Amino acid sequence: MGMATRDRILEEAARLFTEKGYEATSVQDLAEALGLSKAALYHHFPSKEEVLYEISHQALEGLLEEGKKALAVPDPREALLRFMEGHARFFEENRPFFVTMLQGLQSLSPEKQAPIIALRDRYEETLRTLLRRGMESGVFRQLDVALTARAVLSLLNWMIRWFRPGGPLRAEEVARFYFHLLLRGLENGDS
Amino acid sequence: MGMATRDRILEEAARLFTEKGYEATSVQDLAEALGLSKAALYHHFPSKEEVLYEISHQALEGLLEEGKKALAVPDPREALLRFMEGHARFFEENRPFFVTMLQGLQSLSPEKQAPIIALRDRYEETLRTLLRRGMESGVFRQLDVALTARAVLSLLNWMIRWFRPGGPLRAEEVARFYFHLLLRGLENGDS
DNA sequence: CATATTTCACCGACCGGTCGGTAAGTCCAC
DNA sequence: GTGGACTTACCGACCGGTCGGTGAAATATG
Repeated sequence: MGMATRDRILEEAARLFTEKGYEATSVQDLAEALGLSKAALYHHFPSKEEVLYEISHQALEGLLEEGKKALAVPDPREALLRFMEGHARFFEENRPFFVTMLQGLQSLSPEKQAPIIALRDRYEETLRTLLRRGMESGVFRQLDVALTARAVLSLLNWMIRWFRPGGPLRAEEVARFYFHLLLRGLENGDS
Repeated sequence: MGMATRDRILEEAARLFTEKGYEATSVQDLAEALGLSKAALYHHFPSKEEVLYEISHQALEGLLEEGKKALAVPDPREALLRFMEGHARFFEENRPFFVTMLQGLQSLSPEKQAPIIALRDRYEETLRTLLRRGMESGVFRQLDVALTARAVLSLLNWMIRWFRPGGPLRAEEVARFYFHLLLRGLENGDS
């Protein structure tokens, strides 16, 4: 007995939404890819939008869990590294869900968008807390926390636009590179 | 005599594509926003895709020009700052074109996508050249050039996802913040 | 244990509406 | 009177979503 149909639908939908985009993927496309009728999909989900919502929700729940792990690490440097690695790992291991969540946000109606945004904000707040600690303890420089957090997430999230599995680097390795770049800076200490 | 109709179409299309996405914007929507008939649009453009292509092309041409200016600056630090500021300024001043170009890439057919990607690669190569110079002259640390360039562009490009005109900061100021963050790093030099 | 009943997962056919795109003609400036 | 800018009227294909119905498995009933 394979995976429950409902989960199969989510998996395949995430794959297609990632590949072609939410709007460009028809319910017919999805049904055919699953070997189901269109009506069968509507037995499991009330609308196409609900499928997108569910995928986004699951992705953010997973991310938040990763974020909490990083928050438990006492050393700020170590915690930031863990956060970034965790984010990258989650991205690589759940690429369709992750990408669909990030790309699909603006395709959701305001009502369904709001709870997703709330989750995302909670996640971002985790990172800010982590950075704030580091700055208060003197490990990090005193910087605009919100903008610094945005910088970290920009680096990681933009990976959805260029990172392809099977390349020379794992997503986690890219995250480590970004971490060291951010931490020590680009400038040479010699001069 | 106002703006040529063709240009008005591009402006309005870029606005709508940015706001709702390319796929979610119908030719009908565009025609109504312009006060024209749908058929009139097809007098100026052979297809909806061609409108997207033209917008993307113009955006990248403008960006490339900015990039060349930065490349002319001899000091690597100064050049990188100029590159990042120029990118951010172009984004802010041409937001609809810029955003449409970045978001719409995957909506183009492979044939129309290829020349756009080629332009984008030329732009990225400009940044890489600039970074390579800095590393060779010892101003910057020896790092993976391709990945470092990606980091810079990730920071700047992700702004399309959160930056809204009218906020407390100008895009150029954000770029300066990112520049200093990247250059000196997050870590406190004291400890 | 056999049988009646309900539930579940699913189907083919179809709904009104919208999609990108087109054909043929009108208007108007030069 | 010719050519560009634009119109109305229309096309077939496809959109998200719904309909009544079907066979099989689970559940309740004697």
